[in-house]
Amino acid sequence: MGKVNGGRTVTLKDLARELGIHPSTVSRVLHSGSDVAKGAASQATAERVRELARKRGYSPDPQAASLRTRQTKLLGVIVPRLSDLVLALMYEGIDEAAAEMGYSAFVMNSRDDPEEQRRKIDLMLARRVDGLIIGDAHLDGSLLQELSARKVPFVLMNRRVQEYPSATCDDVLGGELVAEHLWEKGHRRVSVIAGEPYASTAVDRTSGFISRWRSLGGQISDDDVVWSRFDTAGGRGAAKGILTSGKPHPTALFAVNDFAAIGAMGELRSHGLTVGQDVAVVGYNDTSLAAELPIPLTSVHSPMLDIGRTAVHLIQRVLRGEQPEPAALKPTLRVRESSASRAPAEVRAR
Amino acid sequence: MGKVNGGRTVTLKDLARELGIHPSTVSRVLHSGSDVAKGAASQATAERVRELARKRGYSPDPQAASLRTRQTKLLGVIVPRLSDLVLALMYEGIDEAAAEMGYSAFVMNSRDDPEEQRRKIDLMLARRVDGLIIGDAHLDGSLLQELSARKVPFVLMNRRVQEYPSATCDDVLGGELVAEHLWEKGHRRVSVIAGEPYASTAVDRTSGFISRWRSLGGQISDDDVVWSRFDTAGGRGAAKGILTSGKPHPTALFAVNDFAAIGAMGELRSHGLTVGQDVAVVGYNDTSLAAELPIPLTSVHSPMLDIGRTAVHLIQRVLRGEQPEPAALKPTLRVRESSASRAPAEVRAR
DNA sequence: CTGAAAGCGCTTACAG
DNA sequence: CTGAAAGCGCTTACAG
Repeated sequence: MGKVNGGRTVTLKDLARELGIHPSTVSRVLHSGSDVAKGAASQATAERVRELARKRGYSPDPQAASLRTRQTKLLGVIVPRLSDLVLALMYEGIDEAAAEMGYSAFVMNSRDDPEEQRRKIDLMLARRVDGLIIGDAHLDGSLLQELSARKVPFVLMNRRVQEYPSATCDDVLGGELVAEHLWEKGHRRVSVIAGEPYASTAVDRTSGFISRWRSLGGQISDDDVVWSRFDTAGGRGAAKGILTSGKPHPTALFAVNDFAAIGAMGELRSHGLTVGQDVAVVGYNDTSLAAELPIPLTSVHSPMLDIGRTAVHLIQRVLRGEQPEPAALKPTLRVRESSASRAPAEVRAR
Repeated sequence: MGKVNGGRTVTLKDLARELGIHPSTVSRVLHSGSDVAKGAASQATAERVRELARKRGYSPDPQAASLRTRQTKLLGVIVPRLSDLVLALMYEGIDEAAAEMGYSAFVMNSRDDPEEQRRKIDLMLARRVDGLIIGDAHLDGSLLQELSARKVPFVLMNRRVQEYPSATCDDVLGGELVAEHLWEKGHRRVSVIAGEPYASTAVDRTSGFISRWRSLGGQISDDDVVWSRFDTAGGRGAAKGILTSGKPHPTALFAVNDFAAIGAMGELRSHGLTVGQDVAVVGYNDTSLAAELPIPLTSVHSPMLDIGRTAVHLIQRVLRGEQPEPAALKPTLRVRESSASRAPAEVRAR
């Protein structure tokens, strides 16, 4: 461990004094490539400087540096909630990648509340972050437009909006994978628990599913798509609506989120239906729980860590003045017991 | 939203120039109590300053301020993993409380790896955080001692070590509550899935359980306590060990963590045992899943948000030079189906 | 190759 | 009540 020995932190000036040279020389050396002196000083001086810096455990004061360079090397991250496993994992990716590039990341929760999003962004900006990674973008609203107009550097993560730079899972593809899987298993009557309509994750997964389903020859109407909250309660409520609609129940349910899927599974059970037997269930995100449930849940695996890492790379490019294309990382389907068997015969028979 | 209008951020000097007064006067006003001028300037000047500051959306540069004040208003938080629901929720509490007091929090993962803990602490210190909230303290190791010696201000959260300031759940009490509950339900043969021995959470919950169990007249030997990882795989493995030990299986299992409990439930099922019927299971933390499982899990509810908030209050006191006592917040038991029925008769009969 | 100065935006005694 | 200066720790042209 470095510095803070005895309370006093060692500064550039301390090193210079001890070496009998000018602080600017020390600074120059410490900023030149780590082996060559690179015109910053003589080979000999450079070595003495680096040697002493190591010995004294010198670490530059980032606050002071940023005052001059006008860069804080700070990244602000906004997520709906950090206690959402999906966002927590993406944040781990951010944190790793940021550290590798000499950046530090801040994270704050917005609870998907537009006012809170603005408040948190203001806090981040007041802290003078170099850029923002926004993990809670809404398809509606004018926030992103305003940020653009104000030239605040940002990228989206997890959810995308139009052509703003973003790092997401290819959610359309994810939805398609589920459609193909359920179709192959012989299902013909399906419902979608679609999530929140303001989130591209929900919209894309749903539309990917529907368009692929139809292209396979399947039928699905608006009634078969239920928008809901992303949590277990939301999934439970949506499933209840589907099961009590008066129509024959679907033989398969696609919930665009594992938590919603778990809620739906609970509701199916309450109606005396066996998951994986009477009704197939598929979730999304492949959170660590999915595989551990009593009836393991089929789920679309999304590369969450990589999405976080990608977001950091994109924001770097934005900071360099580029306009990177949205990046959509490929998901894969993890088939488990909740949807492994073929559809009930009565249905296949039709 | 404030500042960053057109790229240029408004500074103290800008305000002063526009008002035709000295920057120091502006600074003084902005630091005096929000209504009275408080000797900083005349009532009239103060009003003009505040008015313009609001109008221009002035927000002081914290980097510049910290350079003078030698305080960054930054808090460093280290956790094993943010994707652990328990820590994520505690962090939400930290974030809230920190914001209320004008602080911002950084969080980093250590994966409970001693080397990584040191590395992350160094990164935090290099960023010049005012203090540290350590959520991954190990009972062994010399890290805390070293931090103390170096006079780095810190408090522990979630896990405690000796008399260092800490904000935790009262885990001993939590263990006792479980012992009482299982005893009352008529269980006499119990096992504990005890978690990691380096974590006070594991040790305290286990020891609270054991001592209360014995004080009630119960018998429990070292063989009945299995140390394990905190995750589902750990719980599963521990349960397997218990069920294949050759002894008659216990009628109740206390896992010191919900995830370990879920793993154990899976293993019980694999052995043809019905949770809540043949074997009671109790977890710890009452994570959002517990209540949503097909067989809802009895769990000790720990006030995670409050623990995070308390950690912030404690670090503030440490920063003021005080030495606050460890704070242990009270848990409550949430009884659910996994342990709601009485112990199997054969056992009660003994 | 190295020194010296200026300045980033702020705060805080110190005068008057 | 208000101004002026100094300085926090750093970086970066500019000389020489």
